[in-house]
Amino acid sequence: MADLLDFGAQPLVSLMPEHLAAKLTAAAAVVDYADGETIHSRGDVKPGLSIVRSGAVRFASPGEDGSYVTTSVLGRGHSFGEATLFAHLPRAYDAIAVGETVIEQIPKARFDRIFNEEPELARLLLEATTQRLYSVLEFMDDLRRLPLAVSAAKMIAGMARSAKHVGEIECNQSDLAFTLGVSRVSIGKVLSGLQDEGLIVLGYGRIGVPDSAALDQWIASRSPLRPLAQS
Amino acid sequence: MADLLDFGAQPLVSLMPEHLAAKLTAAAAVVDYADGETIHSRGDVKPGLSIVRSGAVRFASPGEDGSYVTTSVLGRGHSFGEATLFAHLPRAYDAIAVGETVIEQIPKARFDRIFNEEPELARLLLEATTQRLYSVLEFMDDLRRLPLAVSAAKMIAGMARSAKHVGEIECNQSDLAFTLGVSRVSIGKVLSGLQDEGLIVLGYGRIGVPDSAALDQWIASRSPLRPLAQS
DNA sequence: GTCAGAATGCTAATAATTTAGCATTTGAGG
DNA sequence: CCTCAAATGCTAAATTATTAGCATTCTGAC
Repeated sequence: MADLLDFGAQPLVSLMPEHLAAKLTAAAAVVDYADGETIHSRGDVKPGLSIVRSGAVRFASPGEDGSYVTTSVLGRGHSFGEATLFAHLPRAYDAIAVGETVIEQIPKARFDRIFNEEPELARLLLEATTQRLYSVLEFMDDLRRLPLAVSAAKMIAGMARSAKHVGEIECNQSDLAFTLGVSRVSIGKVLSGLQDEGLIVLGYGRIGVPDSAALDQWIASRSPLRPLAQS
Repeated sequence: MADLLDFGAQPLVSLMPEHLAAKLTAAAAVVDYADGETIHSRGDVKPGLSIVRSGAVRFASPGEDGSYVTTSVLGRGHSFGEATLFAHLPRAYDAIAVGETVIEQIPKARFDRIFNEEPELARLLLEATTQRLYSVLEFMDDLRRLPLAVSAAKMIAGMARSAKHVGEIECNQSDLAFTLGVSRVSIGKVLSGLQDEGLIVLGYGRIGVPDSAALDQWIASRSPLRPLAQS
């Protein structure tokens, strides 16, 4: 899964004024990671804020059998590690670079200084965090209530919105299956169903979305909840 | 489900120093709700921070068939509505009073004033919010990876920790089923299994937990993820 | 104490999902 | 251009979950 799975939340950097982003960058250690390299592991405690400057980061938990369950994939401008700073919690997930990835790491001490100097930073972090919490709750609701076909479609539609290539997402079926908590066979069945309806086009490691409006419409017609104003 | 389902996150008020809590209270309109009364509905946009002074609030989404899917139940000291303030989002859930409930409602204008006057408030809100996000992500992981028996046990154990009566939670099987996204029959089967193992005692609208340490141990022995340091 | 509504217990048919294979296709790298 | 690992497609049996009942038990209100 190389394409983003950010639940539609806006990246912190896109919310920040230029000067603030620059100030954070100035305080950061910039670290390059090769594709697949580990940025941190579940349980690590080194506190700090990280910002994705380029590339993407996959967050996943290692299963007992060595398989990885991907929870999200954050791209350029997204931040992570807030919980290590404010709630003093260890990392919940392994973070792994997807493609050549550059991360700005701001250690806690420097972050705290900036946090105190720049009162607007708090509001922006709260905006990013509450938005993410909100998105995750909506996603969890979908997982519990919707038939697999609909939550799969929703996830594909979400990834398509922030995909590298328009009309196509880079994502294999195994990852999709893990992320939705089902087996690969189930996903395969559901995806061919969606393909039969002309909503997606299955490829090797990718899924085409020829008409994302049609996909959205199909999803809406199967969602029991009256959707809220689009964010 | 009268007992709490707060994912183990700490309430905002428990994090705040006395004077700050008092200041928020002073700015709040205090509203009483009867059992079952609606506090707000999904889609409402009136922004403000709410704090549970007494009683509890159930957050749920209305299904198309009129059934409710409970997402969480927050008790005394917990806050909600952060996303309306910082991310300008409408309410995601219906909020319904559980028992006689008193809510402090702080409208956006007043909240903003205090937020600007009291720099420590931002850090506390970030602590509460990141902790909640973290808990929800862990819960979502469990939903996807663990067999139903284990996530049900985990949810019961979590509720037992903050229950009104020790060794017993107030919660009917239908609500449990909805919250875990499965049918009542499935939950029933799983619960009798847990009862056969002596871990819980089924009652009418309640579940006894005679030995919560044993329950925790049973859960731990079936969790594939190495658990993190206890928060 | 009685009654009504709510909750649980149970069943059986149906549907969906998983597991464990194996065959086929794809595309990246040498 | 060839090779090979990765990904997909497919199958069938076994398991698990759902649906839709209905009977029973419990509790609070009257």
